[in-house]
Amino acid sequence: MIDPLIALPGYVLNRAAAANLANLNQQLSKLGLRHSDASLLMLVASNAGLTQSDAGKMLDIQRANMVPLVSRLMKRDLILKEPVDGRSHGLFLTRKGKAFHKEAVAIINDLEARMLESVSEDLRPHLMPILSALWDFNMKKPAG
Amino acid sequence: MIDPLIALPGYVLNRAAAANLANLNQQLSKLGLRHSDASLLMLVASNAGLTQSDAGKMLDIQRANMVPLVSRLMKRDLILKEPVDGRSHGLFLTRKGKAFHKEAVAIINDLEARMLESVSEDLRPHLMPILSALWDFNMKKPAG
DNA sequence: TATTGTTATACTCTATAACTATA
DNA sequence: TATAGTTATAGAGTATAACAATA
Repeated sequence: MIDPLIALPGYVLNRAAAANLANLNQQLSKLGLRHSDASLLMLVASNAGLTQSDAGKMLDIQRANMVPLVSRLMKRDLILKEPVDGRSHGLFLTRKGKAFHKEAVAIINDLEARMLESVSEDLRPHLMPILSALWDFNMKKPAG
Repeated sequence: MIDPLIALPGYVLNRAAAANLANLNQQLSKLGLRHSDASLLMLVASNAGLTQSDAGKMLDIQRANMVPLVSRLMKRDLILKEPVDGRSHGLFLTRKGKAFHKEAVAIINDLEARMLESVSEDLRPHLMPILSALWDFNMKKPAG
């Protein structure tokens, strides 16, 4: 059986990412979190008071799709909103949110570290520059 | 604004892959195809007569989720089924399917080539070994 | 006029369970 | 017993359009 796809960097990139996401979600399920929940917790932890629009821009999640994400974490008492002005709300971690953030970071760092170690030592320094280059290229939405 | 995520290889991997997929789907929309359609066309082109179970295993798409994918391409007269035995059906490209496959491959190869060129020449040889290592690691579903 | 948050909606992808018919 | 295809269903993620309130 011939696989013409495994020679394509984009295909391997996507399969690697999908598998990584599955692993991450499986690990985070211990906390009842999804990767999107964890990324928002990390963003709010580093930027207390940012609005959900700001968070959406950083995470590349549209405003409309931030609503159920923020709502879910608020219902679980992990984040709270404080009014900034009449239309914006700043996001903050609750005490419980800080505890979950700490656990999530531990899980994420563990998986990231093991993944890094799986790359041979001579290739490891090139990992982030290459992934960043691929991200940059594709972010610029090259029309072709 | 601090972004604690961009230092994480897994996060950058996922953002790069998502952006790549968006670009690919945008390019393939010229043909009315999705990336999943194109990958199946490529697999069938290289392995005429393989079953949809075989294809699903190679693409890591579950049997149940192959059904609407195959049906869609059959409705568009791009692939057809031939009975192998009482329960299996071999997949083949139609004449029209071969034409679409050719166009899809051109689009994919163009995007892949431009993406490769966006990586500096000294890093380029390390791209596939690194992506393959990340795929391997995450495919083994490391429990942690 | 532009921005923030929201609602509604739809499509894709993924995941599981259960059924049938065949091997 | 195991496999191939199918149906039904549910949950994520993503995309667009439209609206109210506010800047």
